Parts: sequence; structure tokens; C-alpha cells
Amino acid sequence: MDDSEEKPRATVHDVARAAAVSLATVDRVLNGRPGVRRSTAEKVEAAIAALDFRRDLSASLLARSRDLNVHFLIPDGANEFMENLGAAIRRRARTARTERLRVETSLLRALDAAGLAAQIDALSRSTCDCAIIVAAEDEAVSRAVDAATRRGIQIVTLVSDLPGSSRRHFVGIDNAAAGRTAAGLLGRFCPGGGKIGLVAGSLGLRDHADRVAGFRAVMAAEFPRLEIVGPVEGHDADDETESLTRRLLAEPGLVGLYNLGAGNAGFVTALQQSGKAGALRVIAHELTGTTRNALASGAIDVVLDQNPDAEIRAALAAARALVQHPGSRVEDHRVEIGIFLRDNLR
Amino acid sequence: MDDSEEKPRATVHDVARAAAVSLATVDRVLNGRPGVRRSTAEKVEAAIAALDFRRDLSASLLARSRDLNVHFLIPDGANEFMENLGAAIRRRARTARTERLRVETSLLRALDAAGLAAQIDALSRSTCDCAIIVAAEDEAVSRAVDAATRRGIQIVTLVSDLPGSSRRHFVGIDNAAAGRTAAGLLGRFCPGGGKIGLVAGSLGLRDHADRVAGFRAVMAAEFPRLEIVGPVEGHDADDETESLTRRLLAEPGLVGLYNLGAGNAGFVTALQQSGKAGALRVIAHELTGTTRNALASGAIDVVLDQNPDAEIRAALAAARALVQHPGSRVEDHRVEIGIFLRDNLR
DNA sequence: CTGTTAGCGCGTTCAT
DNA sequence: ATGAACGCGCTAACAG
Repeated sequence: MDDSEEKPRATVHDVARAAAVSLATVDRVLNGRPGVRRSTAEKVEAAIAALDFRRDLSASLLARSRDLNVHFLIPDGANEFMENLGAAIRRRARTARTERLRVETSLLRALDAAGLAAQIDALSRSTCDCAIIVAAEDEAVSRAVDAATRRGIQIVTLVSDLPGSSRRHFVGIDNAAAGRTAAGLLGRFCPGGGKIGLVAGSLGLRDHADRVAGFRAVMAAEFPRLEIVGPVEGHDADDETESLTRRLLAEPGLVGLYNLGAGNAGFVTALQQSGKAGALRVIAHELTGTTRNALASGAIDVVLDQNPDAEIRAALAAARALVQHPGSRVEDHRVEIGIFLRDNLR
Repeated sequence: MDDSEEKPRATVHDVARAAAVSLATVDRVLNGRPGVRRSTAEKVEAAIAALDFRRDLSASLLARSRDLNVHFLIPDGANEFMENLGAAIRRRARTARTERLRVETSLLRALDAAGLAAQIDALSRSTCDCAIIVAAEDEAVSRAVDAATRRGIQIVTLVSDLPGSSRRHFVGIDNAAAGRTAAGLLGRFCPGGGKIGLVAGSLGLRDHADRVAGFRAVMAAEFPRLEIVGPVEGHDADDETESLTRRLLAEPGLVGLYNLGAGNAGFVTALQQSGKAGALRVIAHELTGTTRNALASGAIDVVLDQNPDAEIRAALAAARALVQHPGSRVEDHRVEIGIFLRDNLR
């Protein structure tokens, strides 16, 4: 009825004995420090493999009387989502101290690639085991990531990926799936057919483009009676989003709206003022004060959300794993898309 | 730009010094072992509070050269959900060994309260720090939980709560919210009005009753044009659920179906054979092989899911916290309700 | 009842 | 290039 027996884990002592060397030598090999002959190193590697040795991270941190240092580099309050992300980090940071985890956060000007690259270059191995960054694709940033990796600092990308670089891990949602889901819901919400208005931030942003593509694919395949109007591009700014939304709302035969970008405040304002709030089926992204209120009032039906807490948790778990096994690859983590109606607001 | 400074954490040495006693005495107080005078213990407690001391769990486990022992007591393959839960435990158990966490699992006959109580009574403090149990409400089980708690074993309830007992923590979804969400979606799916059929396992089960209540509340408040038929009770058995569903499907004017219990295989069979699959809007619970296929084929529109991995993760986190701070209360953890269409299947 | 001490698995001087 | 010895925060066996 119970699980099987398990043998105790191998320790550095076991490895040292098996390789016929001292503990210090094993430690040097383990941490890639110099001062060990090629042949000796190989004996140790062999012993490690043979015994399936895995270092005990906790004991390691204890011995160094040092915490695991993780550094977040994220855009400053560019929008409510980033603010929520920051809040999630602070929440986690408090309980993290108990687990010998120390998280530092640097807020950077949004979209300042050069500044971000400089910050990454400034990271030192002695005060930072792993950096978790939110970055737009950029050549300078990729180079900084590569350099940091060579210095032994693990890099994890969050929310938006940096495919070309040597980042060790990505944490974020599947944006094409988010777009598909929005279409699946709106299609079922509007069985009578009609027009659906699309509001984006910028199609130059990878995540926005992915959402549009997913949305289009499902609409075309499953809901031929619905016609897509747009997308318009509000550049994630409230005022621009508001006026564009206002124009969309004037479209005759409009039955639904999908805002896949930020700028929700402007979006909701236009919706309320049109007098059509509640009569149209509406989907937006990210749970924030604005969207929560709109859910409660019925102006928005569904919010798709990338749960900041889940993303932070996944990123920190990845950080731990990477620091513990600097060699092995940790597979990317797609965070589940949160779907919220007023009925399941957390 | 960075976070504030933080002072190093207090250690047992600090506490011993502040209370003017030895380490051993501090340790005795910390672990509630006998052999300490009342007055001495109070001095130590005071010092602990004053220094905001928190024991280092890893160091503690290291010193005892012992893992954190967590014991799962769950129903055997009563249904696909429980199987998924078991699979999630096994998945987690593998990576857990690295973190000095040892998980043991006992599978029990479903709904055998006496058997469960006996298993709990058999738990020994020396081989089990925390038990995580899935239990229906029962007096004997509650008593066993209380006894175990007195023996120093932390008890966490999973999926279904045991409100009367001294269980230290509950992990599960908000079932009323799940019911509300189903209503919110079906209501929007069927703007033309009509009848919605309700299929339950048993209204004697707390979670099922909660779902029905939530569903009813939202339907009454927001969708007066929809009429509820049922609930019928299929007792989570496939054959019974199938015949009851078949009867519901004969109802004239039916536009939607909500199966809030198990027995999905029977439910889907009835649906397919009626020839109405795809024409009705349908919501069910728990992602399983059956429901995944039904989502893909279009027989089911939405599946509400309590993510087993998330529940296991939350339960283990609670176990850790409880063992680390046996005194303090850890607030219950409501797992988010997963909402899946064919478009965001993971 | 209370204190002393060795040691858990690992990292780190400091010798050799 | 390699090893011995001590300490990290905590527990436990043994003295007193």
C-alpha cells in the first residue's frame, strides 16, 4: 500500500572516498574552481555520476552563511500589470527570508534597452546568483545576458522571452492560446453573429501579435458568423485607447469587444460613456483595479490574466533549480492563463 | 532604486544568550520537550518573541539527518480526479527528494471513514511530521485528527474540509465560486433563454451542494430567462449518470447542461448518443482523458478544474510552514479554479 | 532540571 | 595541486 524503500543520498564524503581524493578537491570540481588537475577532475566527475550525487543546496547555503540571491530587473510602473508584478515580488520577498532566499529588485525605465543592459553588466556573481528580467527583444540586452551567463550568473526571462540569448529559462503565458480562448468565449457569447471589435496595444509587440493571431484563427475556423473589426492600436496609452474604442463602438452591428492590450482605463471609460456597457460582450486582459471594477459592474464579462504570483513562484523555483544544477537545462514554464468572471474573482 | 537593508536573522545562540540559558534548553522549549521549569521556559519564550526568532527548518533537518516526512492519505482510484491527484503526488515526490522532503502515500478505500480513522491513529510522530488527508465529514475521522494533532502531527485537509476538527489547514477550491462561474458562463452562452439541466453526484457531499447553491444564486440573480431542471443525482457512477443524463436530454427547450459531479464518461456517452452534442452548451468538472476528448470534439464547451499539481504544491507548502512554526496558524489556501476550453488546454 | 559537546553536509581558510 | 580543520544553525547524547 505504501511507496518503495529508498537509499540515503550520496554526500561529498562518499564522492571523495570513491574518487580517492579529499573533500576540498571535490568541492573545487563541484564549483568549477581552478587548481585541480585535469585527470583528477575527471575521476571526481566519474564518481559524481556513478553515485548520482546531488549537492544539498540548503547545506551549501548554510555553510556559506549566505542566502540565495535573486535579482529582479523589471520596468517601473509602466502600467498596472507591471505594478502587480512588483507587488507580487514584494509579497513573496517577505516570506522568502525564512527560506534563505534574498530577493532584490531594480526598477528600470520601461523600454530602455541600454539601461537594462548596463544593469545586467553591473551584476556581480558575489551578490547575485540569478537575475530574473522582463525585457523586450534587443541585441544589446542579449549580449549582456550572454556575458552574465559566462560570469556564472543564471538568467531567467519573465513575461517576454529573449530567444536568441543564452538565457537559461523562460516563464510566461502562451499568448496565442490566450487569443484563441478569447475567441472561443466571445464566439459562444454571441451565437447570433455580428461584429467583434479588436483593440491592441501595438502589433510590434510579440505578445500582442500572438494574441491577435490566435484570436483570428479560432474565429475563422469556428465562428464564421462573426466579423472582426480592427485591430486598432492604442499603444497601451489610456487616452489613445479611449478614442479608438469610442470609434469602434460606433460601428453598426457590434456585439462584442476584445481588448488584448493595456490601456484598460481608457477602454472602460469609452465603454461606459457609450451607454452600451452590459449590452456588449467584452473581454480584456489582466486583473487590475480597473478591470475588477468593470467585472463587478458588468461592463467587462471576462478578464484573461497572467497570474503574477504564479509567475514569480515559477521564476523563483527555476532560479533555485538552475543554481543547484548549473549544468542541466530546466524546461521552460508556461504559466496557466487565468480566466475571471465576476463570479470567481479572487 | 533597490530594496532596504535587512539585519541578519536571530539564531538559537542569540536566543540562549538573551535568555541566559544554554542551547539545549532553548532547543527543549522550541520542540516542546519536557525537562524545563515553567519560569525558565517563559524567559526563553520571551527572548524568542523579542528577537523575532524563527528556526531554520533546513538546518534542523540537517542536524537530525532526517527528511521532512509528509504522509498522504487519499482514496484509491475512485474516479479519474483522484487518479490525477495521485499522479500529481508521484510527480512531486520525485523532485522532492532533492529538498529533503519525503512523501509517503497510502491509498484507502473510498468513503471508508473507519479505515481512514484507523490509519490516522497509526501515524507516529517519528515517521510522520504532517499528514495530508482527503476525507468526507465524519465524527470518527475528526476524533482521529484531534488525537494526531495532540501527538504533534500536523493535519492538512485537501479538496474537502473537516471544519469541526483541529486540522491546521485546508487546501481546496471555492466550490460556491465554481458553481457561480458555471452559471455566469452558461448564462452568457445562452442569451436566448431556455432550460439548463443540472447533474450532481450527491447533494450529501459538501462540495457538490456548494456548487449547486452558487449556480442557483447567479442564475436567479442574473439570468431569469433560464430555467434550471434538476439537479439529478448520479452518485458519481458512470452508468447511473448516463441514464439520468439521457432523461434530462429529452427535456424540451433544453439549451445547456452542467455536470458538477464525477461520472463524466457516462455523461458524455449520453450526450453523444442523443445527437445533440455541439448544439447544447455544456460545462463539466475536472480535466481528465474523458473531458479532454469531449472538449476537443466540441461535446463539452468548458471544463472547470481544480489543478491537482497546484493543490499538491499548496498542501506541501502548508506542511512545511506548519512544521516550521507549530504554533502559528497558516491561513487556508483556496486554489484557483482552472477554466479550460479546447483553446487553452495545457 | 540544565549545560557541554559532537556532528549533520557543505564551503572555506590555511597549510602542505 | 591537494588536504585538514573549523564553522554555519540546529539537534541529541551524555554529563552534571
